[in-house]
Amino acid sequence: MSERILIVDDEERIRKLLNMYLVREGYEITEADNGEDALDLALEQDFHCILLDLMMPRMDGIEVAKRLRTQKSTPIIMLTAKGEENNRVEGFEVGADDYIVKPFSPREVVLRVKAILRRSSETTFIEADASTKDVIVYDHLVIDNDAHRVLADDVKVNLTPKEYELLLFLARSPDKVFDREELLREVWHYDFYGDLRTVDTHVKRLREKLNKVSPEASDMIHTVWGIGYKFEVNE
Amino acid sequence: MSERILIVDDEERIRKLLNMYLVREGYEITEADNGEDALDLALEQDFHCILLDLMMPRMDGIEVAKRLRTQKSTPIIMLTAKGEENNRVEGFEVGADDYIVKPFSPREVVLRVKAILRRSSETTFIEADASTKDVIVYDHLVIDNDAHRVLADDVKVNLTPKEYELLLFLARSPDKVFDREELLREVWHYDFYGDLRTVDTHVKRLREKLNKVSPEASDMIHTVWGIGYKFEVNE
DNA sequence: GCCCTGTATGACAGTATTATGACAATTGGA
DNA sequence: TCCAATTGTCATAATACTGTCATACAGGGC
Repeated sequence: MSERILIVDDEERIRKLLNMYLVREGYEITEADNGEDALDLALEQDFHCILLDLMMPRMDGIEVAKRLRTQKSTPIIMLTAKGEENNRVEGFEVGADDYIVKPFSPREVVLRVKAILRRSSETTFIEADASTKDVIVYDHLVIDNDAHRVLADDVKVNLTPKEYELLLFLARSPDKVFDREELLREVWHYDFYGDLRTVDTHVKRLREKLNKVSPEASDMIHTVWGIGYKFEVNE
Repeated sequence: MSERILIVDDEERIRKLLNMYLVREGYEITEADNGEDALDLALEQDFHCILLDLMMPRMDGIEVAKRLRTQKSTPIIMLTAKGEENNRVEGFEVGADDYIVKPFSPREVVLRVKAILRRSSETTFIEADASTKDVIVYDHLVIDNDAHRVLADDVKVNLTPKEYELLLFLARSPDKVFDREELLREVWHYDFYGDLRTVDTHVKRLREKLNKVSPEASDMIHTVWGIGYKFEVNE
C-alpha cells in the first residue's frame, strides 16, 4: 500500500515537477491548485504528508495549515519562495513540520518527504543524526559539508558556491551519470532555464581548481560522451 | 528508547520552536499550554525533563513546580522572561534545576537539556567541575567565558556584548558554517527579526578589533561566500 | 582521413554578494 | 535626566561569481 501525498501549489509547473519525482518513488499523488480545495481534500481524505505552497490566491498556506490543524495532524511541508522567509516562524507556529525554500531541487524534496514519513512512522526509533556528520571521503578528495570545505590530497580548494554544489551533488551519487538537463535541474534548481553549456563551463572551472592541487581528484569527474558527467570512484 | 520531554508554555510560538529543535535531537516531545494540564501530565506520565514557563495564566510555573515536587523529582528547567528574574530565587527554592532567560537561543536550550539529562543519569559519577571550566583556547585566541574575557595573542580585546557573543558562538562550533539567519536566531535570539546584514556589520567590527591586536586571530573568522560565516581552526 | 557532433576553453559583460562607512536609534549607567 | 557606548540600518564601494558565446579541440562512424 503506497503512501499518499497531497501537493498544493497554484503553479502547475511546480505540481507536475513534484508529481513526477514523487510518483517515481512510489507515492500516490493528489494535486490541488488552491487553498480551499486543498483544505477540503485534506479533511475528507487521510494523506500521509502534504506539500503546501505558502503563497496562493484566496487562501494561503498558513491559513490552510491553521484550519487543518484544528482537526488533523497530517505532516505538512511548507514550500516558500525566497524572501517570504519571514513567514517561516509563522509557518512553524501553525504546525508546519518542515520548510523548503523555492526554488528547490526535486531530489531534495524527495529526501525531506522521506524523512518526514520516516519520522511519523517510527516515532519510537531515534536516529541520532547529531552524530551523522556530513563528510564525504575518497582517496584524493574530502568534502566536509559542515565546514563547507573541500580538500584535495589534504590541500584546501577554494570553490565558488556553484562549483561546490556541483561537486557535492556529483560526489553524493558516485558512478552515476547525469545529463546536463538533470544537473541544471538539481544544482541550478528548477527555475533555471539557461544554456546547457553552462554546465560544461562549471565543470571546466571545477576541474581546473582541483587539478591545480590534485590531478587524481580532478580525474574523478568524468565526461560521458554524448550523455553528460559523472563522479567516478573505481579504477 | 528516546527520552521524553514536556514543554510547558502558553505561547505556541515558543513551544513550536523548542519542539522543532528538540525533536531534531531525537527527544520525544509532549506539549502543554497551561499549568494545570502540565501538572496533570507530569504526574501521570514519567518525563525525563520538563521545560516550564514561569509566567502563565491560571497556574504559574512556580506553583506547578511546587506541587509536582511533593510527588516527583523530575528535572525542571524554568523559562523566565527578562525582568521576571527576581523570581529566580523562588524558582530554585521550589526545586527548579536550571534557569533560562527569554529570549533564549534554541541551541542553548538544547545544551542545557542535555546537561540536565546527563547529570540525572550519572548521579553516581561526579565530574570534577575543574574540567567544566568554560575556556576556549586556540593558538592566537583565548576566550575565557568565566571571566568574560578575550585574549588575542595574550592581549586583552575589549568587545561589546554582541561582538563577544558572536565570537563565542562561532568559536564554540569551529569549522561549522552558519548562515546569517541562523546566527541571528542563535546570537540575537529568537525574537529578533532584523536585517540579515546586521550580522555583516558585527563581523566587521569584531574582525577590526581582533585585527588590531592579532591578524591571525582575526583571520579565524572566515566568510563563506554565498552562505555565511565560520570560525576556522585548521590551516 | 574526413565529417559531423559533442566537448573544452578563454574572454567578457552582467549579476550577486560582501565589506565598509556613516548615521540614527537604542540602551544602560552615572 | 543626560551622556556615552552600543546597536541596527542603510547606501555605496569593492569583490567575487555566473552565464553566454565564439572558437578550438576531440570522439566516433564511415
